[in-house]
Amino acid sequence: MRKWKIPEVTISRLSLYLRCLSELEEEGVEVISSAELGKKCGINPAQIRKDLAYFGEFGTRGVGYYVKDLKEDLKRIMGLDREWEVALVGVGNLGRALLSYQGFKRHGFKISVAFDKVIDEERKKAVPEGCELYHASMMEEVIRKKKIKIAIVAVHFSEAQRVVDALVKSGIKGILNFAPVRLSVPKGVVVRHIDLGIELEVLTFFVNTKMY
Amino acid sequence: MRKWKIPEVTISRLSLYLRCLSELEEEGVEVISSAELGKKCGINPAQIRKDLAYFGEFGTRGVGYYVKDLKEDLKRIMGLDREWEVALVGVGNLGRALLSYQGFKRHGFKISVAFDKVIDEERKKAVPEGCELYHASMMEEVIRKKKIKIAIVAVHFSEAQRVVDALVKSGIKGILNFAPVRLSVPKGVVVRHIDLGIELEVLTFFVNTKMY
DNA sequence: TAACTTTTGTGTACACTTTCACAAAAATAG
DNA sequence: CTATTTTTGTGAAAGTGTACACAAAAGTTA
Ligand SMILES: NC(=O)c1ccc[n+]([C@@H]2O[C@H](COP(=O)([O-])OP(=O)(O)OC[C@H]3O[C@@H](n4cnc5c(N)ncnc54)[C@H](O)[C@@H]3O)[C@@H](O)[C@H]2O)c1
Ligand SMILES: NC(=O)c1ccc[n+]([C@@H]2O[C@H](COP(=O)([O-])OP(=O)(O)OC[C@H]3O[C@@H](n4cnc5c(N)ncnc54)[C@H](O)[C@@H]3O)[C@@H](O)[C@H]2O)c1
Repeated sequence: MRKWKIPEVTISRLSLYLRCLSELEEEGVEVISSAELGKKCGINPAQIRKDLAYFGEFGTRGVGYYVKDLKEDLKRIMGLDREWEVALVGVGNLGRALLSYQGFKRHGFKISVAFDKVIDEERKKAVPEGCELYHASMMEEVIRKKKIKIAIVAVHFSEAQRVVDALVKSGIKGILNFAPVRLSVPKGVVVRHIDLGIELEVLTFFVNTKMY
Repeated sequence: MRKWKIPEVTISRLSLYLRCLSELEEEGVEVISSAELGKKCGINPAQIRKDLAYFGEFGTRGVGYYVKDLKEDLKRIMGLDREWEVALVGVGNLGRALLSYQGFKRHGFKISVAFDKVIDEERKKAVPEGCELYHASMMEEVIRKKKIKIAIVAVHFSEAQRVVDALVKSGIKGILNFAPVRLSVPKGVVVRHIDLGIELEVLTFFVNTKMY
């Protein structure tokens, strides 16, 4: 689709810029320079301009960027100019926290369906309005029918690869994984890992060595 | 303590190697080459050797690495040869999930104290055996007394910086932050961000552009 | 219209990370 | 004891991302 390789960090910074721009818009700021934006989100101004340059020219020399315009451009670039339905697999402790999190809506995401291999009262209660709970055996059918492309995996690590294989078969293209295992997926499917164990251990290293 | 600059990615890979080594030990594997370990955890063998080389020589040429020894060496290097007490701030949806997570123990971490500005029955019930719940106003006193160095922040984003300032004053040196804000901390304090909004948006970009 | 100011967009240099490739070391076989 | 095999540890090359620095563009002032 695009001719060259855009680094993944660039994309995550775009997301960061987007958040800053939303804040600026709420504050009533209409125009911002890369220098000011950089200060606000802790990124080098040249880096911001380089990141944007992957996608085109969005600023006005001598002026800066129009907050509203840049925000809309970034949303379009990232595919965030529409709502995305998300599937959640695993309505355990973590899954329930995710279901009750209101912040996703603000980003344009909606967990519209949840799956678990156990369906009990506790889990039914955890599922909010506008989200349906199904038994894990229904995964492929439901996801396929709803054409959902993004899923969150919050099952025990021993089940994660099995679940992911099923998700991929169902047409899922992006997976946010909380289980502490490296998952294998075919080309064309993106996985991002949230690994709290590793995060805590990295912190420990730096705290322990008392440097920096 | 050590002369150099070790990249943060190296540290997170060490943590990954550690996890693989634990699995290998359970499987009864006694010796492993960088090639095999690399295949197991999806890292280039030369990378593994380079990562280890920051800290010394751990292998035997022509043989490989003794699983048990390397595991112990890595634990020592990362400061994981002892238990770490962790403080949790914010016993909301996410905080409760973290409190009930059994996986931290396996890594040698223990959430031994939790704080919230609201203390009610629901929150009291969420706190397991071996963990104490205090009002947020007690934070500095309790953390100082217990000499806790690592904290997890799971409060609303509007409170996060305030909480972090208090944590730093209490002697906390490492912070795992779930609130969607860039935190400012003095030198000597390490912060790692878990930002689910950004993670989902990055996924969306790749899914949306249908490339990789 | 011309001089001046501001800030972008980008070529280039720099820094950091990963991978390659091979000598050195250790074990094993003859 | 020497040759052979294996696999580490590491210098150098390749690759990738970041930051600098400045010409080009747009606006502003006179
Ligand atoms: N809870 C946390 O704070 C936390 C922190 C870090 C990592 N994690 C990881 O997140 C994952 C979930 O953690 P948790 O604490 O919610 O665990 P949990 O045991 O409370 O919940 C897991 C849920 O997944 C369901 N499940 C299991 N296999 C399934 C399958 N094949 N299909 C559908 N549903 C299935 C279970 O019925 C259960 O409801 C684990 O991999 C864990 O390591 C959790
Ligand atoms: N729940 C999720 O799945 C999820 C996902 C992504 C990010 N987050 C982020 O994690 C944070 C917590 O999310 P949540 O869903 O648990 O929110 P929540 O509102 O359920 O819980 C927040 C808790 O923090 C407490 N709190 C607020 N200010 C405090 C203070 N100054 N000192 C001590 N305690 C205080 C509140 O009383 C409440 O119990 C938020 O910043 C949120 O953006 C949560």
